[in-house]
Amino acid sequence: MTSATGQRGRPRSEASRQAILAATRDLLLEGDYDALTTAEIAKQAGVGRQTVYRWWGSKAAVVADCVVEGLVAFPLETPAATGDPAVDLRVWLELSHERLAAPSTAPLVRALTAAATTDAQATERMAELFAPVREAMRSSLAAGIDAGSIRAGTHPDAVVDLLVGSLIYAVVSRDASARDRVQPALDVVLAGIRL
Amino acid sequence: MTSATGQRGRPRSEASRQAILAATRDLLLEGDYDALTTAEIAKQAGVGRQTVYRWWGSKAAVVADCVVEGLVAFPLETPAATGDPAVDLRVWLELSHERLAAPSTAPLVRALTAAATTDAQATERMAELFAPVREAMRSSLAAGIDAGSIRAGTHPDAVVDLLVGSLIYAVVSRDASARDRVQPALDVVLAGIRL
Amino acid sequence: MTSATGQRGRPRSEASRQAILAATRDLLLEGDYDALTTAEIAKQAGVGRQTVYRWWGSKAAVVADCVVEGLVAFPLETPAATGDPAVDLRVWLELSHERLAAPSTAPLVRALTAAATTDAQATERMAELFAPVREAMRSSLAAGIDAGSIRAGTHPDAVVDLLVGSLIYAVVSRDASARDRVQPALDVVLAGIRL
Amino acid sequence: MTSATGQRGRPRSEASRQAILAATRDLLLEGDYDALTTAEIAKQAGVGRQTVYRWWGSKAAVVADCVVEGLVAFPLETPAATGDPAVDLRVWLELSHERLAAPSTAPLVRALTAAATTDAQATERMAELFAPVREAMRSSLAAGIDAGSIRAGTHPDAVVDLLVGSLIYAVVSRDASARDRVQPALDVVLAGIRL
DNA sequence: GGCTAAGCGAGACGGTACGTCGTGTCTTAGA
DNA sequence: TCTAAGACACGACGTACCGTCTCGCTTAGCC
Repeated sequence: MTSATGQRGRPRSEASRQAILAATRDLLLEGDYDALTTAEIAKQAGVGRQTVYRWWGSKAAVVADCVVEGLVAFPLETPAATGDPAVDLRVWLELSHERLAAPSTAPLVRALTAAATTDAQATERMAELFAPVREAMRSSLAAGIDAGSIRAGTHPDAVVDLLVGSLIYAVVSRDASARDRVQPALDVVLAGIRL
Repeated sequence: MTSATGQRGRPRSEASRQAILAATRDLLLEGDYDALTTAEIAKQAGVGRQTVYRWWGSKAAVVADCVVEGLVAFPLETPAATGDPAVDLRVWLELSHERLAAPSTAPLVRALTAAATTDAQATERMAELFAPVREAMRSSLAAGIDAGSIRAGTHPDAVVDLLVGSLIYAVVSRDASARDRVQPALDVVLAGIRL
Repeated sequence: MTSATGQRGRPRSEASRQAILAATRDLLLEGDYDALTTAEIAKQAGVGRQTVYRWWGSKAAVVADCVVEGLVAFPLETPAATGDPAVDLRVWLELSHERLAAPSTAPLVRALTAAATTDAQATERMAELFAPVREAMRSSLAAGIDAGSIRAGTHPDAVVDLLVGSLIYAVVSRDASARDRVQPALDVVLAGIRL
Repeated sequence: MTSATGQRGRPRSEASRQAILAATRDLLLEGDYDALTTAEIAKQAGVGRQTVYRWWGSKAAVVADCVVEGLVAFPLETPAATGDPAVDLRVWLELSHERLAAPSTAPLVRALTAAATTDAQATERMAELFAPVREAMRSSLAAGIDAGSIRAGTHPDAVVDLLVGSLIYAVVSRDASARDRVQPALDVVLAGIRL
């Protein structure tokens, strides 16, 4: 009996897949999202151009996957739930801002944002990316409410919207001075959710 | 005495300029930022393709100008300074969100965002766009502090970052549910700045 | 043993090449050399515009190739070497003039001439085109000299210059009356080379 | 006193007209016919671009006029009629070839030829250019026939076709070796028309 | 070991948009 | 009303990318 599920032919090269994602990341560090080309990706990855399309089907999809894969070590940490949300948020936001706005990652964020404006798949990936943050925020705030430090009824996703939104806005707008407004902004939010 | 420095040659056609911006707006309402082409803009505007490049130099620049010009009636109102910042902010944010997320304007916002990730000129325009908002926020909060309703030391730009960031993030991510989080988010911010 | 130097990648499409040359010929029959556009060539050939540039690099080069290729059945016969150069030349010139000046080929000749004034590659092609004529003329005259009918020392290329030059001049200048001067001109040349 | 028939407004500037022709000539000495642009002509002539079109209407027309005007001293001499056509032709052809093929004038000849392939006006100008040559040839040959040195019935225009054709062909094809074939070619023609 | 099948690097294919350039017309201010 | 200047609508140019296709070759599972 012939195997039912056994794939025939040469198996896909995981090495090629990794190389493509790595090349995409490297190229995004050098240029804009739309200065990125599949030809360059393929060349830098030492891969045929068709191989890119075999796996992803579009430039935006590669970028989105590239970010999500963790291959780029996308530095959006999830807040811890230490019981004190004030600490959780401060640690998380500080870290996230530092990393997202870093010269080596800001281009990736901008690329993902650009991809998300056009490509539905990229938009979804972006949402997936923040899902764990939303979840962690829920836990952290719940712990805070239990501990009596956070006002009951605080909407965790609203807090995420505010902080993540301002984060991305700062990166996209390339506003260097936004760095100095992270603390004040967080202060406002913390004051707003404190009991 | 007649001007010695009078401009020579045929003057720039204001009609063409308007037509180009209007065509850009109309086309963005129909499709994505990168489905937009200079050829289509020129054709729809009844203008030569060179005329676009003569004055803007790139698609991104046209889009940015298109938004900023007010020709598109960009619906980002500036907060009033009624003396009660809580009212100012609520009115402004409600209005802004409603308009930015409207089907007829969301594509423009996404296009501007996409343009800003690539084009420095567009990025700058984006900043210009929010400058009046920042200024009005300063006035409003100052009035609130004077009236004793707002905590002294509140950083107006941090508040703008939070609210504008979350606004844009909602529009770019096409997250319909974000609409329901506008009120909770604002509640957090208002609670955070209240004395 | 398999070839080590086997070509890689998709091979060039001979069909496209033929289609481009055929389209060029057809379009030249309808209009002037500079009414010809690469876009029209590509469209009529059912080919991408880049494919034209991949192989030729310019309109002039395509035209030159088109003529030389024989795809256009360029009707410049080579003189035979019957032993009687008078007959050889008369037959050849009569035939050549008839064909070059024909409504279906004159535009091609004019186009090649126009191309040659600008494009070095086209100029070279033009020379290649007449190389066999020069060679045949050499044989024919040599046979005539052996047979004692032609003056020794007659310069074959000079004869070609005279006849080919007047041929092309007639076609380029669109001088219909030039047709009637072919015989008299040939009579002069024949009388000039006869022993 | 105001003229009755006098044209109104500023009279046309003959200086501008001359400057345009001179600029055209100078530019053609530097580059190909289709590297020539009206903008460059106007700039070099210190003239508005419209002024070119007011007088000529097209680039080809300017080139043709430029040649015919004698402004460029198009060096196609007319054969003298000394009574000995052999001398007449040799002097004329030698001089004409030397001048037409000179580095400073060959581009003009190529330009005129290129213009003639497309522009009817230029074609006609080209014919006009050779009309005096044809006329002089008629006189010279008639004198030769009278003197008994030339065969009666020799067709003057056929002779012109042969010599002018080979001249232009040599220039267009940029064939340097053609220089060495002028004498042999003329020898053939002279032998062909001698009684 | 031979066969079949799929992935591989390479690169040409048909398309489409780009940004530049040139043409011929039109519109200013000034002579 | 002609001039120089220069913007205008139009459209061809040559380049760059896209996503697909077609080569010869490689790498696997199955007979």
